Amino acid sequence: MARKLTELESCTLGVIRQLQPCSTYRVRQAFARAATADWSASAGTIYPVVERLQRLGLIKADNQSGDRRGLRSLSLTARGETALARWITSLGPAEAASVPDPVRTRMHFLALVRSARDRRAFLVRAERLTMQAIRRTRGFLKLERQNAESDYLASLGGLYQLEARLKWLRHLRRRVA
Amino acid sequence: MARKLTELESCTLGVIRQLQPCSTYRVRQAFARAATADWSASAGTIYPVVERLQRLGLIKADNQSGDRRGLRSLSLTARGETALARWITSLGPAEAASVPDPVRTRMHFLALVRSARDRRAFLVRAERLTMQAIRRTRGFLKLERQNAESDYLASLGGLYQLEARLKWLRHLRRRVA
DNA sequence: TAGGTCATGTAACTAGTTACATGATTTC
DNA sequence: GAAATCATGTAACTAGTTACATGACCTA
Repeated sequence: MARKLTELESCTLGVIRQLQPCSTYRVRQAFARAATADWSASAGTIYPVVERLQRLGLIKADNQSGDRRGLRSLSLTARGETALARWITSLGPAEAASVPDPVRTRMHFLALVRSARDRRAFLVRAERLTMQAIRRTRGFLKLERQNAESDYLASLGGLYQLEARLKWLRHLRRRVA
Repeated sequence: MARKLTELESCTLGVIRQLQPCSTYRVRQAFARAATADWSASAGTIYPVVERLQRLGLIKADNQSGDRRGLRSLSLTARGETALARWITSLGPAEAASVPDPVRTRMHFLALVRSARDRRAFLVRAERLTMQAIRRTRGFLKLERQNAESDYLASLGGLYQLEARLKWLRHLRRRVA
């Protein structure tokens, strides 16, 4: 039995499936353009992952003749298709358990900041940055609406969560005031 | 200028500040009991971090005499205090940008699952697991309410976000149906 | 005195990042 | 022909995980 794929590997598999046939370079671009930067889109991140997926027999790479750069055309194998489907549908309690959030992590320790002024400034700042993120996401969604509907619906979840964070931050600020 | 601390290092610093004076073992327990499992609470994770913080001069460890296990009492140095405050208040756009979520990651690729039945099953499953997580978080919050208020308020943010996810998932299911 | 908890760690590994490096192709 | 983009990668590193290992202390 093959080992469980990491989130990045699975996600890469999904991106290749969406774009296939495509080059690793296109995959990188897709990661770079994504609404959320869960992973670095640099070559050092993506190329080794693609290599690994290939070694696992989940994708195949056809060398494009006539391109001296070594351009390769990636696409999923049958095993890749099933691995992708399994990753999606085998969502477990651990993955669904929680939503990690660096703003919330800091909030746990905000009481340790001595100055009331600084604490307040943090809340205001977090609110402002979250509003900015919401605006960016809305803009992003408008673009995505024209493209794949499933990407649009997925990103919508991110908007919901940012809005929930904003609501929470406002609640906290009222409480502090 | 010292390098920027990682989220885990900063978070560990915060936990030590909350519990000080305390042993590394207590820190591990705190991570293990946390509502969200952002990091493993195993010895191999925590001990090296504590060692690093000590080497950076952010915490000090007084050897407890009379305990042959080598029990040490950790607490923040003055530099540790400022580093902690800086980490909290220097929240930037990158940290505030988005809320990563493994459920949402999978959603991006759900359209690639061939069977409509499987797609639907995924949505139902995600909903059920999210509801479970919400129940667990609520129970956790009830306990936390009695303890530190700041931890309670922070964890409340997690509840808000899980609820937002549930709302989103229900929206998607209605749309699919 | 036995079993559970408290308390320390280490070694091997894995995944992901950063920074570097090269050259082909296309476009102006 | 210069500049931007397309396209490939590698090497060194860092952080975090898993699994292992040891022994003291406490309580029934």
